Amino acid sequence: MCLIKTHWDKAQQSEVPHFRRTQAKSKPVVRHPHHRHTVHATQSGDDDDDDDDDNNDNKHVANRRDVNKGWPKEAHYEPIVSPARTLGIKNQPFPLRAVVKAAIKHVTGDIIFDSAYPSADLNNFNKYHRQVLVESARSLSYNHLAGRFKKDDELLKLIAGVVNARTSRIRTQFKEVTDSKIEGFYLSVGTSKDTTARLAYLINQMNYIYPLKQHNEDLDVNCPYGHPAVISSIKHYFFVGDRGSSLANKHSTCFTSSFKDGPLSLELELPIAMVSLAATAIHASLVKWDETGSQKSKGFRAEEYQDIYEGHEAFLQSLKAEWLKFFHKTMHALHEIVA
DNA sequence: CAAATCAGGCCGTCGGCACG
DNA sequence: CGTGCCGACGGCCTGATTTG
Repeated sequence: MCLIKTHWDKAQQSEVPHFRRTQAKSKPVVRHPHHRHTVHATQSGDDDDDDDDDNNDNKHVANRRDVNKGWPKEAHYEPIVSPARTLGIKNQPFPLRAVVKAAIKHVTGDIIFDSAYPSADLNNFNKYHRQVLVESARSLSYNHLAGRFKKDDELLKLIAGVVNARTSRIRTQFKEVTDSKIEGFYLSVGTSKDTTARLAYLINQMNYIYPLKQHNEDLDVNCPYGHPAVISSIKHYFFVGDRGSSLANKHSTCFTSSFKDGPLSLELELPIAMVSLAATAIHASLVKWDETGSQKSKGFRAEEYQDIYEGHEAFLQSLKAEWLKFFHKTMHALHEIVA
């Protein structure tokens, strides 16, 4: 993959906290007084790398020796340094960092296109991350590393934590977006009901996914997930990114149609997972809404809303199974609006 | 036109906090 | 007491803009 060779290279050369880096930098300081690494240093960078690893193999740090003992060099890693709770990515050897990067892209894609909660319970957590990491390592031809992920539960746990932090973060950030949409899209629109009753009404039977019909307050049940809060949240979080850096853009080739042939196959849809996540986050935002306007609690725990998520997922799946054309029309319309 | 510089925002990390 | 969540922050990547 292209991402490996450019900035990962540079990143690798840039910071290696507790090892000395090239002391005799022949390059004069061109820019800031900061330790801004010069752009081209490929050969010395490689040398650095080797030196570091060699130091590992010397008995400088007994710890490090232990965790990597018996594993091929490609599959080595740096253990956690004392106060930190998570494994520092930047300290890791290049192969591992590349694999983590690929794995993060993988899980991010899964959140959008497969399931936002791919690893809810513990069994699946390990199984899922193991599979992702092995695949990612293989895709980069780091077969030794792939082999280690299969066998080394300790390393798996550490890296799974790093990767999972990202999925957690995506959900959290997305819920921040939906939090900000509740007031304007659900509570400020003309109504005589008080807030509590309105919230109860919205949450009941997932009413929050339906937009209101024009000129009255009836739900338009022909437009599931057509509520502006759903649309706005998805657009805001997944599609609006500066300079094409939005998540949707990064995974733009993954959008498809339910129809494989014919003109309808060209009409892209939003994936079920993305829409379900949006609805679930809105659900959570509504549930935790406080009359004061602030959220009672920000929590968006995986297991806390998993059943809500699965409800939306099942609903969409059933639409797809029983009314494929309607499903396609709905999801395509959503895609048209946000993309 | 190429190279230097700018600026905005993403990303990794840290540590506090709440919850079971 | 471990673990997940969350705000904050600093470093740095990247497209845009300027400069010669």
